[in-house]
Amino acid sequence: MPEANSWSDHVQNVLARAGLKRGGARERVVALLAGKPCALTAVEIEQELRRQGRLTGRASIYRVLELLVEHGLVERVELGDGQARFERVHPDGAHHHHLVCERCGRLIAFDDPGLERAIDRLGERLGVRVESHDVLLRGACKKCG
Amino acid sequence: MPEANSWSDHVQNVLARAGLKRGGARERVVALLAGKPCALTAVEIEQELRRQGRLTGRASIYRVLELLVEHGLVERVELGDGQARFERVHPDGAHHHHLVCERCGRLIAFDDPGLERAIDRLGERLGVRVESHDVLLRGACKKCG
DNA sequence: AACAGGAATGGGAATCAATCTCATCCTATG
DNA sequence: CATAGGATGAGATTGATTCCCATTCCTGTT
Repeated sequence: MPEANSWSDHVQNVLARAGLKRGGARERVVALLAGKPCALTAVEIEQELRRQGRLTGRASIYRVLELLVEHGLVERVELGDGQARFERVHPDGAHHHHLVCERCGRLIAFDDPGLERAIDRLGERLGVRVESHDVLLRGACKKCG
Repeated sequence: MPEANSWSDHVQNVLARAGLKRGGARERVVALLAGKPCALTAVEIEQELRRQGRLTGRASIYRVLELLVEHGLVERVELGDGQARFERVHPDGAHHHHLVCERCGRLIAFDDPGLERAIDRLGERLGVRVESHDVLLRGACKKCG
């Protein structure tokens, strides 16, 4: 069992520690996300679960995702195409950003200390407290470029 | 006549050069955007025009905005709240990014060469061609921080 | 200046993601 | 094992955006 499991476990721990009860919908969504490191839309999650014969209400899926995001277990990724995507966040994983390949549509994750540093300095220069930031690059990935 | 006018003129030139005809809806939207440097949603544009007694069809507003974005005359700004915002782009203006104040909701524009440099280097490091990028900071602005 | 062909417009229907409602089900606990 | 309250789900609803298409408006050409 690869790290996927450790993420599932981590989710269980965090939610249990928060005093929440368990439930089928949550377990199904978490199990699905655990096996897919890439970002999925809520609709994709619903369809994939249906395909697996694990019917899950739309409202529950959105509720679960919102909960996971609130607890920092899942990251919401917006690509500007009118639907949010969700991907698991590793407890020990550095936060990262994405490049959308405009040819193949692939989403490539990356992290870059230089970028983070630039943003920190920027916050100081502007005199604002930056609590979070999103960076989205668009271009051509290695294969398509 | 401040720069607002030069932007309107620039829009007219670009669209005329593209062989497009003129039309009322377009002129109304451009006139409105010319006077508002801040980012407006399509719905806000529709309401503002109605308030001015310059009724304009929803479809036309979206069509005009799409056209202006295609021609690089207007920038689409996504804050992740489920609606796109639009603001004019100056022909000579450096491109910029935004900070959303999570207290007052204000949108603050800024530019930062250090950030741009970091992104350029990042593209090289990753070996990808970065064609465009978006950066969105969330935090507290000077007044609220 | 009338014409023609193609753009532009706008009202309303249609989409589509996301949210809300609320009755019912299930979990963890005493 | 009874129970209080969290969790679930089907369907209705919202809200932005897009689609459809008949009508109106521009503009280069007679």
